[in-house]
Amino acid sequence: MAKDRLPSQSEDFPAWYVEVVKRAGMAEHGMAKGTMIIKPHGYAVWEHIQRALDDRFKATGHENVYFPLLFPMSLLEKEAEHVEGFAPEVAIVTHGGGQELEEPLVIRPTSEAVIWNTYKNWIQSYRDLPLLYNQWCNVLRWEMRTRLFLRTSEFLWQEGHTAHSTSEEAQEETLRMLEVYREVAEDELAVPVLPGRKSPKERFPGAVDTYTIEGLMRDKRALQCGTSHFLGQNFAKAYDVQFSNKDGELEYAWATSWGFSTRMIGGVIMTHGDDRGLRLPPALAPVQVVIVPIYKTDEERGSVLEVANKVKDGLTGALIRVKIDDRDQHRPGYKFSEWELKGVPVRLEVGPRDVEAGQVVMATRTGGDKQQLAVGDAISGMAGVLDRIQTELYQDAKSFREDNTHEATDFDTLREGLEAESGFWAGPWCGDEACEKKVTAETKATIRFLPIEREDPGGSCVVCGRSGTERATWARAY
RNA sequence: CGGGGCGUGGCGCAGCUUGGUUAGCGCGCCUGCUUUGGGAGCAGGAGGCCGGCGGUUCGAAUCCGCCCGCCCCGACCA
Repeated sequence: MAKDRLPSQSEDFPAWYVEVVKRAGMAEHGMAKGTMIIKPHGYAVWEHIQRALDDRFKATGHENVYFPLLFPMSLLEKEAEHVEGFAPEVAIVTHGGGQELEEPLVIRPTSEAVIWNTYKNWIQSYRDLPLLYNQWCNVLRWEMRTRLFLRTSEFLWQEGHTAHSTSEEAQEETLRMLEVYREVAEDELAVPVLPGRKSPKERFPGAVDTYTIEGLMRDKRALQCGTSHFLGQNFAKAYDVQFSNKDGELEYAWATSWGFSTRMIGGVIMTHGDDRGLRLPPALAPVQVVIVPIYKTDEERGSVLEVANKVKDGLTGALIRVKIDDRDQHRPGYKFSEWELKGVPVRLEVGPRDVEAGQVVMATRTGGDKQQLAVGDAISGMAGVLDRIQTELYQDAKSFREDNTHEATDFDTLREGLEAESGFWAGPWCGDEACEKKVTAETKATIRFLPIEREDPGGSCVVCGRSGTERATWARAY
């Protein structure tokens, strides 16, 4: 059938990914290395993700702010671990207005520095706390190797930065936002994720604890889908942010930060996509239902489009995002393939035979045979169909993850398992970074997460055999 | 940073080894006709500083030098 097919996932997953991103009109490379042009179809997906997150941020009491792209180099240098972690990937502006600058400016790789240097002025009393702010922005991190959406030098994200009067409150905030991420990933993006805590080695520079939600892509590699950090008093101390408590004593503020980026668009593509292209969950799909009219004569065109418009109006009335593809220059078969490539969940075909029978033909992107439906039923039942597709995508991905999650009882099992096909491998770990590094050196896998609450792994370290203190989950990751 | 590849109409490529006068092909685009229920066919047409700079030569897409950029693999990466 189809000419001009995509590379298949099983033969060459990276080639499949790049092709699908480009051909589906999601994004293309920018003019400078590591930059990305996000096209309308890709940006519309991002807008739905933004809406899903932002609504929940507001519902949990947060407000949006905007901090500058540029700030003095010296600001970044105040938190030792932070600057050490980010120094290699920071871009520095040295010239402006045709002159060399007296003090170089950094382009933000993240905004803790500029924000905490400002919070210093906003926080004096416990009555000023908590500060629950978020910003939507771009950041820049010089990367050696880049991939569209998954790792680009410049990317879009949101970064939440909160300040609290107690450690407990900040820790609650950290986990509250992790839960928001989990909910958005699973309920909106239909990407099943596992929440967890990062090992010290994988922690955000400057954090006391980093939490993550991790997904498993169709090539059995893990993807960090969002992170939430408990920063303790590290940044308050570095930027001198103190407040008077109820007893009139000065205390350093407690901090969190949390981020979710355009990387997750890559996560959606790699979680749901198949050899025909994208499969977008209805909650995110810019177009949820596409109507393809089929006709030969002008007369047929008129009657077919009349029905198509009636269906469109009915669906629009039900708050469903619908589009009629009435382009004349393509035949129906071409349109079917193109909309499948773009991941539209439901396609309705309306031809002369359907007009006569008062019906439409429905095909869903999650498969099954085409169905014939009465026009009225297609309209009234569409919300249910979309819900079903949303659930199917989530359940398929969840089954896939479960089928590829394994228990490692000894080092050989872990090593051979990871070499053979990655997936998640869970097992006891002693907590020693040496053992962590040994696994990475031999298998390229990293510890993706530990349980949020430390739990007895019920066995000895799979690497060294000493008593286990953590239950670690390993995988090769993006 | 190391290894490899590539830069030629919008996209994908050929031509370069063995320099030669109108630089080809496919897709796409424009016009017309026929088509339209799984990626249409025919005919006509438009569109190119051959990545940049310099050199060799009567003559350079082609040979030489330098530079720029991108992609892939590795090292690296919250």
